[in-house]
Amino acid sequence: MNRSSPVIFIMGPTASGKTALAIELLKHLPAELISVDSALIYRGMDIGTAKPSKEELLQAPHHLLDILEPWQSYSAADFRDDAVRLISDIQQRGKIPILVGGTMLYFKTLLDGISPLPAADGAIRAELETEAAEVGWPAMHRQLQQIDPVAADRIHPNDPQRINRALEVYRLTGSTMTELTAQKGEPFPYKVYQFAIAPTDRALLHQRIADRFEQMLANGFEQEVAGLKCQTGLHADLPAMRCVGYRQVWQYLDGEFGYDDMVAKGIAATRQLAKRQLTWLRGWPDVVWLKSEAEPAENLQAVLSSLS
RNA sequence: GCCCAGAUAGCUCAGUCGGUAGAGCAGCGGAUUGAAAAUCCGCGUGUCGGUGGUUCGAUUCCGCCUCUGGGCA
Repeated sequence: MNRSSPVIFIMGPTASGKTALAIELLKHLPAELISVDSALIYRGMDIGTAKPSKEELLQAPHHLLDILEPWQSYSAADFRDDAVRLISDIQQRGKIPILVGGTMLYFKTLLDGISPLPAADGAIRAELETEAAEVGWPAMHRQLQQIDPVAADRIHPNDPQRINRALEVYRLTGSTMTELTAQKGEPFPYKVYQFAIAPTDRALLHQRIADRFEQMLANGFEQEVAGLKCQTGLHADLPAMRCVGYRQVWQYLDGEFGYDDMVAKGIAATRQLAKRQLTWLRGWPDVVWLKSEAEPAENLQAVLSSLS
């Protein structure tokens, strides 16, 4: 509604201190928090996602937390719909929406809008998977080459997920992805203040990631995954079960490798996630950088002074 | 103490019939439109354990030394 009222983004790689900063901000601003995180949406996935604790949530409630069961799926478009609605609601209450999280595609989708593509279709995806299992993904890529050479040129023959999606879009609508994405989405209509927080030193980020993973295990992460594993309807191919950490613990519980390997692989997967998040952020326009290792008061001040 | 097998990239290991070496993982960089904590792409100089010797040339062959496994005492 109020297009001149501000919206704040707090972005950053995993284990950089986003939650702590957001909670600090909430003490000093009339605001509400919206989580921008594709893993925190799941109920029952608390330890391995580093979900804010009960106590933290009591003083700093987050929207878009625990909104789905682990067998369900969510999307960037779903996020955009939810976030747009929440931002409007929060502003109507006279408050500032603070969007905090590390799912950079969600931030991107919110800022740039999204083209009118069809939603995912489980049946079509399964059909394409079956075909691919027979002929292989390079052959599927050749098929895409026939119908949408522009997309095929952009998508690598080894990228099953994107080949699948491009073919899915065509089978669902009869239009190619290239045609549909020519129509751009609606850009973000609000005044936005964007902050990114990360350790200055990569080694420090790696240390924080390793320490946090060990802490998760000490807090019962393995038991959490074991519980999910015997829940009916849950399997290793679900988006939720492919989350960093959950996948590795699941494989360990399946006996694919030993405990020490699981720890090493889980930590490595988290580092790789952080690296991809930083790739998004590097060159991200209009972002003010904060340091994870700075005093909370210092970062708080930096944010408050940027707002005025 | 003796015998055997190892010692090569951050890790696990391959290889060079003598011409200074390459895989997987890790790491680093990049892409990213309804799965995104996903899915992909690109990047390999490292006293080839140390030291002498043979050789035009040694990481490769030989000697000695050090360390690590295993065996015999």
